[in-house]
Amino acid sequence: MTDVLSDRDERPGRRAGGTGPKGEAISSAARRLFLRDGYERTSVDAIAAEAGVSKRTIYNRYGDKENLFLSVLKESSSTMLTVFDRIAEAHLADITDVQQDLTEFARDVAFSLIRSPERIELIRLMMSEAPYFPALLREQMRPQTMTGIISRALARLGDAGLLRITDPTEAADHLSALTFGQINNKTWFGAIQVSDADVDRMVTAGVATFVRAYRPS
Amino acid sequence: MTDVLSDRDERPGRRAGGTGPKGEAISSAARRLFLRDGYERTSVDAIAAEAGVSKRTIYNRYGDKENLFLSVLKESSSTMLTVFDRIAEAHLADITDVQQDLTEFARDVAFSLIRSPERIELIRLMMSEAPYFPALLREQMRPQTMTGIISRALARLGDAGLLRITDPTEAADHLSALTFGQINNKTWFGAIQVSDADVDRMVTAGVATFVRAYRPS
DNA sequence: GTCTATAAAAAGATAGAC
DNA sequence: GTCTATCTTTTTATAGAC
Repeated sequence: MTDVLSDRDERPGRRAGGTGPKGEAISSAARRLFLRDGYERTSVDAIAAEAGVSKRTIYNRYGDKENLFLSVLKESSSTMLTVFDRIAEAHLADITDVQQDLTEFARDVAFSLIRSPERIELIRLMMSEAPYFPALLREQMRPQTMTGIISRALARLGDAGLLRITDPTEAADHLSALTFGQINNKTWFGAIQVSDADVDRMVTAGVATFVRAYRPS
Repeated sequence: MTDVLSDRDERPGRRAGGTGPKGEAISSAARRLFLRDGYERTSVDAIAAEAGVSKRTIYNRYGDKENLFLSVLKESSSTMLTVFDRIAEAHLADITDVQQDLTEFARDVAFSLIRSPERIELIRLMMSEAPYFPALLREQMRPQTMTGIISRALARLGDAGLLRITDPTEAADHLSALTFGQINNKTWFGAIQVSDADVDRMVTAGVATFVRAYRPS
């Protein structure tokens, strides 16, 4: 899976929106509509109606539609990274059974993607709009936090002799491709629904293939 | 990689556009602009200007913007599947060295994706617009031709004892994920440029991991 | 079949009062 | 800070002549 999750560069004092009673309503409404309809199909009028505020309030707070959009994506991806981080910490901190623990980790992440519309839809939206908002691509260029977390865990497993890891980053890419990547492709990043059983099967098979390829000889 | 490539259901007599001198100019201009700017950001005025025809001609031929869009995507994905099929036929017909032949196959496909803007951009566009055009999702639901081609080749390798294949479709998904899937994720489906060397490295490593996981014991 | 001209609606952004 | 009302531009689609 790609690393759409980065929340550095947060300057707390300089933050637009989100403050005040109406701030939460605006960003929440914008998030719902942008994730559902995309950037161009979502009008500021619709966001104002959904949030129960006037359009002028939105422009006063955010300046223009583009800034509102980027602000919402930044907030959302920050939340998503936090969720991923917590799941990773719970499963990858100390591993006893490699295959079982990696499978449970990947399954938890996968279900957190599939079950909440706010997750996989966010990735789809960022990918769709990336060419038209260079700021999104700059975010993407940062040290890749999701791959980073996984690769550090795999490096530890390599040091412990539980896996044969020569390039931890490459191994993390392969594990991601065989699990989250498969799901993203199969669902068209959320456009097509898949059953929980399918997700479970894909994740289990993906981790099994990964472990077969990286087991110590 | 996902199977965005299907060209069945072609009813040659009933085809809109593409016929006549202006027909080619319209579909070609529409393809360029839709692939570059997406659906909503591309106006029919811009397509008419790019094609050198009047807007009325477009509406007479295609009815509305949506039909023009779907027609262009259908034509483009059909071309893309043909290209993929030819590459697969050239590399997978008879395989002697599994790792080398699979690597060359994946590399050829990958470069045909990366080098031509019409390829990977098409996948990105279809994925971006899929939720808003159910017809695109129905196309996607068809027997998956790309996975099908790969899985049949892998099944032959399994029968020949060169790989240990129990589920050919699953193996094909894993090979795709480790090669094309990795590239698509890394490039954000064409939004980010990668060097030829990076593509080569990813494909080589992906196939190596695949072969390690599926080699006969 | 092809063109010029136009209708009709939507959307981003702003003026000015409270 | 918030609201109603408005401006301006863009866009899809059509009318009607040649």
